[in-house]
Amino acid sequence: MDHTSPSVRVNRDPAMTDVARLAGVSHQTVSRVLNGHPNVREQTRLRVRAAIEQLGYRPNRAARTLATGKSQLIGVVAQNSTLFGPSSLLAAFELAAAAQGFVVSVRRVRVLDRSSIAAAVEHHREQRAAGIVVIAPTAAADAALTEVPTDVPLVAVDGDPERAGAALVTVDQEAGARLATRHLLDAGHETVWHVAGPADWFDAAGRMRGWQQTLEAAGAEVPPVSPADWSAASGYRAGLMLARMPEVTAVFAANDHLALGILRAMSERGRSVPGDVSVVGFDDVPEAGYFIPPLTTVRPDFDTVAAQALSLLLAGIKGRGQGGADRRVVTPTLVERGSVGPPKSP
Amino acid sequence: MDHTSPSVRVNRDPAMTDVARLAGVSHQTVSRVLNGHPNVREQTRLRVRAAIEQLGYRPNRAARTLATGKSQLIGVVAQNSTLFGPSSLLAAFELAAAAQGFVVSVRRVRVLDRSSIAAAVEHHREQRAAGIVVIAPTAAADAALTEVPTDVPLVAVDGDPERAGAALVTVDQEAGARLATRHLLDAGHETVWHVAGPADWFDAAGRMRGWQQTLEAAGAEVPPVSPADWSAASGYRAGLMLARMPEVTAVFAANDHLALGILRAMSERGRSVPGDVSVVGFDDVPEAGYFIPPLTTVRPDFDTVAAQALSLLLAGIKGRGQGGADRRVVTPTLVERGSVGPPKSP
DNA sequence: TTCAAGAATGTTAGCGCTCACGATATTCCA
DNA sequence: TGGAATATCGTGAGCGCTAACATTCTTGAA
Repeated sequence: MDHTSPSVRVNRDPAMTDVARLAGVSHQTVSRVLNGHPNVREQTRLRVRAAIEQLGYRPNRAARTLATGKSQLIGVVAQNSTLFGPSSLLAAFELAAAAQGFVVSVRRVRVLDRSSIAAAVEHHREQRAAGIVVIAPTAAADAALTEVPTDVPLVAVDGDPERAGAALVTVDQEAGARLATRHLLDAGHETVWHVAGPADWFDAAGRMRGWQQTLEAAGAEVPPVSPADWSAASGYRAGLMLARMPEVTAVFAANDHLALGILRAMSERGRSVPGDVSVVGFDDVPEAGYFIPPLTTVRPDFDTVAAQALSLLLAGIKGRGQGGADRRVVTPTLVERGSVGPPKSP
Repeated sequence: MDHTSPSVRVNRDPAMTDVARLAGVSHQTVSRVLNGHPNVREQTRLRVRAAIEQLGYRPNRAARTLATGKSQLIGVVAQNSTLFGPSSLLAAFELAAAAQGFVVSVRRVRVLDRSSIAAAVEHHREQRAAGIVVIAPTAAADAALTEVPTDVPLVAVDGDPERAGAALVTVDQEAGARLATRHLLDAGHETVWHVAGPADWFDAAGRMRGWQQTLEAAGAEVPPVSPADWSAASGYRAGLMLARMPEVTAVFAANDHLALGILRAMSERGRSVPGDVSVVGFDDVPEAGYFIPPLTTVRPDFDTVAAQALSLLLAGIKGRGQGGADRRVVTPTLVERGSVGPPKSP
């Protein structure tokens, strides 16, 4: 870099050798105290720490990464959405990873298609990420993962529950849906209608399966599902249809925003909730308790999902070579509020 | 590392020298084509590219960072929340930064106090981040920024609009509040009540100021404000109070979730919206259009805020040494829906 | 034809760290 | 008290890249 004037280097960040010189030891000893190596005399350890303090020395991560060949970086691939589930998951994961001393770098993709996901993963590989997490809630996203090289640990969150051969953390959508459906049935409803999320989402598919299973197990009629996306708008549209049919007395919505739209449609049509029709949602968004009426819903614990994903990833990072196909499932719980009641007696 | 067995290096990622050897050039020439340096013959450029392709070579960022002393990394400090504003901002920023070839690393902090922020910023400095963005919506967070060294470009988002001497992007909260208040006044209301956000948030303070100014300018009475946090729960509590007072016919809530709680309280108390009382929110969360009734609200454009923050940061990264005190303000707009009407004639 | 200017490429020396190993210093038990 | 075992510390090389300089190859005009 600079071969002539030493003055240029004056304003550079202090490096390990500077600390070493000041403490009167070798740079290697400084490295040892920094990394908590045992064989360092207490007295020199203190001298080194004092020198570090005095110089305001901070280790250069890039140099360490270069020397060791491994980084402390976890790459995350997520979709560009403000959906409650994904974003709480992300926040929880970042916090958990930071607590373990990892840096997390997020790469957002606009659409969850094969090539976008692949590019994002590739990006993280280029950064020499120690591990990669992909939030892959759709079939297309999950499919992209089958193609990526396996030399860096990768865990999928919300991926295909059926797929084998990769680390995966999911919430048990079916169990959640069973909880919701059963709750409605137990309240006395003959059957339960369902407003489903987008068909290519595993979450949506799982919730639908759980709903259908429960109905069938109970010998109840399985009414046609109302297709929707995750938005309140589509919930509203579905709700408008449902409100016209006097026989619908119970609705399980695939998420809370859908439920919000349904509530609104019911209200407009003069059908009271939970008097005329009961509604259950999924997600437990923070404001769900303040819908009109307060929404009974299913709550997946995103903190736990994040923690599991991290632990799976760390296992992969440490015990390289295997540990691939582990999977963790977290079971949601039912939060009872005010949107469910008994059916109106005819 | 390995002085004995060359076989260990067999499975290592290909490096620049490998590409160079295969292409029959020097590693420096490879570096040149990688960095788009002009003086490379087209023919050799192609040879190099072919070799890169063939080996599946990917440059090692850590090595580059070490050699150049600068990274392509932007550090972001954000609070650990799923509040709509901050998380949309974050998503928008990550997308914009990625488009410019930057990696963004997010550090969440549990509380927005001085030491947490300082630690998070320090963390990014340790990573040799090229620039840092801090989402600093409270006084404490903003105060922490005055202490950080200025050798790496830093831009605050949502920071203290009054503070001088630092790059800052904010949305014009006062203007938004004026829009909302004026809209309510124009509908014929004598005055407008306000449910405010947490006092230590600049957003909340600004919205309150804008509301108060508008009232004063119009010669309207300035009623006492109802203090709240950002949650629907606290909006509900405030709404319960407001619902008891027949003279309140118009409420400006500091955000949409607060408004949701208010809507719920009004509904419970039998006061119709917008028949008896009109409500305006702030944020335009995606589901605001499906509240009961659909919420008229103020929409800040987070994409623009993110874009401005990035452009400010890049300016700081490029034109080192100055460019400090620039600031950008983005003005929100009013979204009219169904929660505002004329006051009931007495 | 010739030689200087510029284009194209190569060579060398670090960036700041860790790893492997060698060199001392210290300890402990026979 | 001696020397092997152990603790403590230092030395040298190299991680993969870029900056600066050196060198060779092309041009084009005298």
